[in-house]
Amino acid sequence: MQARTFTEAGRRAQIVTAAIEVIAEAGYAKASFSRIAQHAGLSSTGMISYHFAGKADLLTACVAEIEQVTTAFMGPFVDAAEGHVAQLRAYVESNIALIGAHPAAVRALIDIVRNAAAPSTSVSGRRTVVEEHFRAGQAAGVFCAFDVPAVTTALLAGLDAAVVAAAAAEPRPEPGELARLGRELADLYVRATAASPERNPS
Amino acid sequence: MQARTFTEAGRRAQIVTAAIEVIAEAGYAKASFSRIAQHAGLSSTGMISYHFAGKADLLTACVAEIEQVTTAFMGPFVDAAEGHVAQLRAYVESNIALIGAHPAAVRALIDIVRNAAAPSTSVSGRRTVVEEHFRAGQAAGVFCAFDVPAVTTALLAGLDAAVVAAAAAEPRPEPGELARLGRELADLYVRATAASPERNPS
Amino acid sequence: MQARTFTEAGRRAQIVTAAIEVIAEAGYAKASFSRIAQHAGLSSTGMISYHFAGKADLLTACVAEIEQVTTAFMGPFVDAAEGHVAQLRAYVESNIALIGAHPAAVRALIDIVRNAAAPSTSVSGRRTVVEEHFRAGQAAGVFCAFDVPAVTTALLAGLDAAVVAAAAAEPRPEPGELARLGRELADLYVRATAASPERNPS
Amino acid sequence: MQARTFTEAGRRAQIVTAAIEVIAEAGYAKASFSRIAQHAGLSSTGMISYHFAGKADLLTACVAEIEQVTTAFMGPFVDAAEGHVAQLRAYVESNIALIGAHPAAVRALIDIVRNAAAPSTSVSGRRTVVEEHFRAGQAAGVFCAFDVPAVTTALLAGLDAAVVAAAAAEPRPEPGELARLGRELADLYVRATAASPERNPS
DNA sequence: TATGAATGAGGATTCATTCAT
DNA sequence: AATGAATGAATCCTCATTCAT
Repeated sequence: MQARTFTEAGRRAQIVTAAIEVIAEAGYAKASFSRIAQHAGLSSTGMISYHFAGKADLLTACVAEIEQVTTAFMGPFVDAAEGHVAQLRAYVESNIALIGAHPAAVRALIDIVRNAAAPSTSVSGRRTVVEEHFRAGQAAGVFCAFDVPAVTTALLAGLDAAVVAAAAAEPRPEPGELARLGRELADLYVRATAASPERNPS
Repeated sequence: MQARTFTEAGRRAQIVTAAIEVIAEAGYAKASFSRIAQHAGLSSTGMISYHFAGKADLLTACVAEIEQVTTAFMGPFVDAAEGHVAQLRAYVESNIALIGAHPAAVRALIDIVRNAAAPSTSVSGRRTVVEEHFRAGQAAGVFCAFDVPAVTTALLAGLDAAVVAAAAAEPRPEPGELARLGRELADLYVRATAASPERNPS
Repeated sequence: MQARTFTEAGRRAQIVTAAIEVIAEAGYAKASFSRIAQHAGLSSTGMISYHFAGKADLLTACVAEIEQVTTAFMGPFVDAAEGHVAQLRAYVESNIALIGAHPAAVRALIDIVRNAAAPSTSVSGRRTVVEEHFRAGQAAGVFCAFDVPAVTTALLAGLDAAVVAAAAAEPRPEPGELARLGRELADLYVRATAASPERNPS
Repeated sequence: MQARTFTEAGRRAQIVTAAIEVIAEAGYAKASFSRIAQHAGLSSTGMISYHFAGKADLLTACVAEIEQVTTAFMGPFVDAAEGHVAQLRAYVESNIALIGAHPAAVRALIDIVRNAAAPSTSVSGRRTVVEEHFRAGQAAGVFCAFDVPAVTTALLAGLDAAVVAAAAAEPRPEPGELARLGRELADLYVRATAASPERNPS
């Protein structure tokens, strides 16, 4: 489970990086060991099997890596925001901004989660965090009354889809365009969930 | 592209039906010709290759079939509604209700769209219809000002995700539960898009 | 499980024959699909996978084929013998004679049985037949009192080993030499099991 | 071939022990370097390749080790017996008793001998010893006239098979049961080979 | 003396597609 | 219009062995 030596860790990281890029570019279904090895500059697929117990192991490592990158990027924005509504807005906006920083990671994560058989812990963890955020906000009276699980599903999926669409757009959207898109979606999500006083997000 | 004889059309329909069911049950990645042929009661995969130019052709036919089923089911609900907001609500609610009527079709469509390389015409058609609906509603002053493409992406994807989640739920959700979920999501989407007076959709 | 068409049956038979020969010549461990396909004159291993559900299926078919050949050859000899002791003798002698008729089958069967995970029904069937033969002979007073399971194991394994040794001998033993060997082993087994009056098998 | 230093010898012994246990438990076919290294607590297979010239070399070392254990155990019993018949009996009985003392060694040896390409010297040495014992006994008139090579093959193989069956039996046979089995087989082999006066070994 | 990284051939199997019948 | 046999590339994975450190 844990890398022991420097080279071991390095190789694993190299392979994970290559895998993420391949998944982002060619899609989950086309991300075979051959393609990943080729992308990583490795001469054989045996290399990958040597460092990872199997395809599932590699994908798990990819998800873990992306999760780390994602939380490292988004965390500060969310933490800096004050109030449930502002945090929701920060979550949405920083998720969109993430595209500019780590485009491959964003696309790959969503593709893996979609196709992987067993939903990973980290992914269901994201759901839980958002759901609890909504419940706390409802208790505080800043979110209106809605079915938390259903709305969470719809909002996260919608956000993912917007992220994918933006990440896949050619040419790559400029930072300014991303910022505008982030604000637009944050407005949308705030309108959809906020209690009446928040209606006009000045 | 077009069926020539009755048997030809019959065979194609039989295979398409089997393919939709296999995709719905086993997932896109596992929907091989073998599995589809087996599910259709055919003894060889050659049969499928004989009637379809390739896998892409079969998937296209599946999407077309599902689109037809979907439109036939949802169309009347949307047409019966009066006003842009009510139509949006009807669209969302009937889409959820569709799960009860054609669960396999719903799951299969979303899986195909996700995984297929080129987005089919019918799918981009759905986008266009919704986008124009939003634009018309904005012009009529019943929808607030928002970035139509971005919001369309987020809302359709969120709706798809909610549909998938409901369609995949075990045990199968009861009709009453589906109706409640439909209303919940319709409320959400109306809150997110409607101009101020619509805020309380009582 | 059952071949349906002529060509299907023919191919299966061809592959089974090739597999038996490869196992006999190269041994169980070296009997890969590649080698078998090559020996059968097939261009790819996919051919074999097309006709057999897996390696276990192929091996099962090999065992069945060999069993059929074996019983077809040995059965008449054993049936023609009268009395338990004479039948034991006929069993041993015809088993040795089988080497001359089907050398590959003999070697392959023993190799498969040795290495296969689950002992096939037919093989345990052989044991049962011999054990019951011994018990009946003991009841009739023509075999002396001995531990039937232990002795059956020892005698069958010893016979197999002698068969393998003779089948593997280079140059191939002549028919006359095989007949002599058969008599020798039959004498040995009769001495080991017969009640006193049978001591000198004149 | 020969160990040079203490650590070298220690490592080789450690690996040989692990290999014997793996072969005994998982079978010859599954006894890969990986598995053996894992069983020995080594982190890589390179260790094994470093100490042994190849897989054949390792197997040879295993056979040698087992032979030594076997001879050390059985030798005293055979030597203590007086007369050719009694020695044959001691050989058979102590071979069965060996199962209780070194079960892994017994199972491994037979598996290696079966599967190894070239019969090792030590194994053919066992044959020679037994053959000469039979010839001497025939000359002394205590064994009846039989084809020594053929009978040796059949008897040794039968004994091996009985040993394997007993060693593989679950639950492990008790010492008393092993002793009974040893006597039973010794009786069988004596009946099969002894001259007339020995017929009743009471 | 030891090690872990790397190699590349070979393992069984599944796949979409082609073709003669 | 239909079929089933055949193909061969591609899948993931394991293997014994080599090599630089």
